Amino acid sequence: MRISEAASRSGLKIDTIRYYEAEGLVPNVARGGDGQRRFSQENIDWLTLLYWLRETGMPMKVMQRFAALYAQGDETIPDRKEILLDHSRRLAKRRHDLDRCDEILARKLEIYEEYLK
Amino acid sequence: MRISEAASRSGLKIDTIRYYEAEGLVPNVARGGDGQRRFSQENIDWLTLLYWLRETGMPMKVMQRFAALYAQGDETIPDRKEILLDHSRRLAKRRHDLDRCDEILARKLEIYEEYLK
DNA sequence: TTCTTGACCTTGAGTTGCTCCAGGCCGGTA
DNA sequence: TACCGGCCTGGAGCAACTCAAGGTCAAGAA
Repeated sequence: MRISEAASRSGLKIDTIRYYEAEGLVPNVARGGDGQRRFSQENIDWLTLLYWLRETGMPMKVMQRFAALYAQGDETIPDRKEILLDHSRRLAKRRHDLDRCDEILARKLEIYEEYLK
Repeated sequence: MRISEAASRSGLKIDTIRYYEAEGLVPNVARGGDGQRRFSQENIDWLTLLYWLRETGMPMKVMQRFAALYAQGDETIPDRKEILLDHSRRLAKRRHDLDRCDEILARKLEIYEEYLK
């Protein structure tokens, strides 16, 4: 697969994929004889995972560490598991923040309604 | 109130408050005779709202517009209401993203477990 | 066959939204 | 009077993209 398809499948932009690769977040991207990137299904799955991790606020440093472990093979699975569990805990915190903000917005909107009445 | 107290009450850092003020996000910050900022309760409430809007991903441009309307007085309440409703819709989208990511993480962790067994 | 188009490449600059630091002022305390 | 903490400003640094310039190459149209 070429980069445009990798982008549309993973959700990341083309520029972002190139940037991530340069930063070591995407191991094993092959190149065709023309020098262009070729993405395997495994690459796409990995990019998709990165997309969701980014979308939910994982910092690049963590992704870098995660990618480095991934590149090292299966014996790093316990470490990777730790990272994902950790992120999952962050998601819970974020959900809590959303709830809190919802409350605040609801209260504010109530005040506006009161004023507009 | 001085800036350190404004920071601890709103959740924003001191530097962030100064930055926000410089960018026009915080109308009507008074100064004492010594040139130092004095924050009213209204300022604090406003900063706290900004804290939650930022925390949940509102871009600065939107906050800027929101602040400009706020500074113009009560007749802009309908516009401000629109902005908050809009943001509230974004929060729903974000919650959906969190759910989606949770699923993906759960699936990934399952695969890891399978491997570690 | 030459020309154009489109997708890709690299390098480097620009943007957003903070965050931190240097250097300076001022009021209170030892 | 010397020091301290908290405040000030201006400007540099940073994270994570995002975009623009300039170039290559394959494929199809004229």
